[in-house]
Amino acid sequence: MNKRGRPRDFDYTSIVDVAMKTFWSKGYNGCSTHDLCSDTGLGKGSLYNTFGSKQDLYLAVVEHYHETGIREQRALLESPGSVKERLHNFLAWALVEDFESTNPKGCLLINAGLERAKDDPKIEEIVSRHVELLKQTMETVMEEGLRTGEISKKRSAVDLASLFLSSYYGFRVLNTSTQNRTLAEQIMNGTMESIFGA
Amino acid sequence: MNKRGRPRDFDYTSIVDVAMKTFWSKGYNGCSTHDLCSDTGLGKGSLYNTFGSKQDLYLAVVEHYHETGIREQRALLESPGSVKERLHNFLAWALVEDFESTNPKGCLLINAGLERAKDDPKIEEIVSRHVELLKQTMETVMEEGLRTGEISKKRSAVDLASLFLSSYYGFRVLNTSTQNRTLAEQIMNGTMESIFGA
DNA sequence: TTATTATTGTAACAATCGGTACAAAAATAA
DNA sequence: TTATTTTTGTACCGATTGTTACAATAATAA
Repeated sequence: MNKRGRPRDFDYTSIVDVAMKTFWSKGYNGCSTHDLCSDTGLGKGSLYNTFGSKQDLYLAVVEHYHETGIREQRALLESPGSVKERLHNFLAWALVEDFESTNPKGCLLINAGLERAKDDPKIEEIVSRHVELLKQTMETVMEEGLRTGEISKKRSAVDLASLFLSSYYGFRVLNTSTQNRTLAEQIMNGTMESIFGA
Repeated sequence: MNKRGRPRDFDYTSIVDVAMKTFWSKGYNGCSTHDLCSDTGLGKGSLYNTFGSKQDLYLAVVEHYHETGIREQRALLESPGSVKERLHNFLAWALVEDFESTNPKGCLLINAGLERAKDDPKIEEIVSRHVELLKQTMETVMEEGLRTGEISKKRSAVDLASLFLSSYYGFRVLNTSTQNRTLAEQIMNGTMESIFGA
């Protein structure tokens, strides 16, 4: 009595994954439902029957990006190794994302926040949630650094995490809009030094 | 022999100024030429006769934002007072922009960079130029701080400026997309402490 | 005045926008 | 098989997109 009717011949999350790349590289307003159909291979019928609207699909995409992204970021920050190594690896990962990907498109969450948070409260909610989780993870790392003495005490974990968080997002924004590798390396240096000293 | 023909009955730069607000709050792809006409009060004839295309008008807008913005930012960073005061005033100014403006829309240059730099090389050029000028101004300030001892030596002016630059842009991005005042103040604290100590 | 030149508003352009209607297709439950 | 339910592709919707055509308007140069 449950699964009557023609089954869909595509996988939900892999369609979200493809749509993610389309939205990611063109932006919400910059891509059309036709773009989404041709990239995913779905017809409009299936697209709208499954996701409801462009806005709802975007929501699913941003949520998916958040979930996979926060997992990846936590893995980097909670990996074995010194605090210094972990923070450096985190920035190095972002550097690769922003420069060595086939077509660099920065952080989708930032794009979504700037383009849509004002118009779509659900987008703002996801972005806020992601930022909060990432910041808490960074705080835990900073606490560890302070405890072990890797970070010379004097500053609170909250302040350290807030600094690292903002510098990280500025890093990504500057990488995406200027594609300046020299600047990127200077930011990495400046950020690491500001936490661990020269 | 020079100025024959009907003169235009509007001022070029004040139209650019109005169009700036439209692009600023809706984004490039998010606003239409109709929006621009109704906001500026111009007809399509005048709009296209004067600016050529939506893309060219956007270019003029971003260039105008850069020019007025870099002047304001330099004035803050080169004002009399201690280095610490000036850097704090700079962040405080951004805070007001992002939270107390009638409708907060963040930094237009960031939006332009993220939305259009990849598609329009001229936009990337303006953003890169702006960032470079701002960074150089920050470097000069950091040099002064290092010289007078306000900033305890050990780090280079370049690294200090790069850190402050990235943290500033992250600050603005997070303010715009999350509207989280508590976070904003923590970032201000963390950033100032990272340069001057707790 | 008259000729010239630029600006103005309006109408229209083909193309595309997000979204819907709907019948054909394809599966299961009975 | 037959009845039921869902998905699929296609055709289509009115509205809007960026842009152009053009005649009317309004100024100066002669």
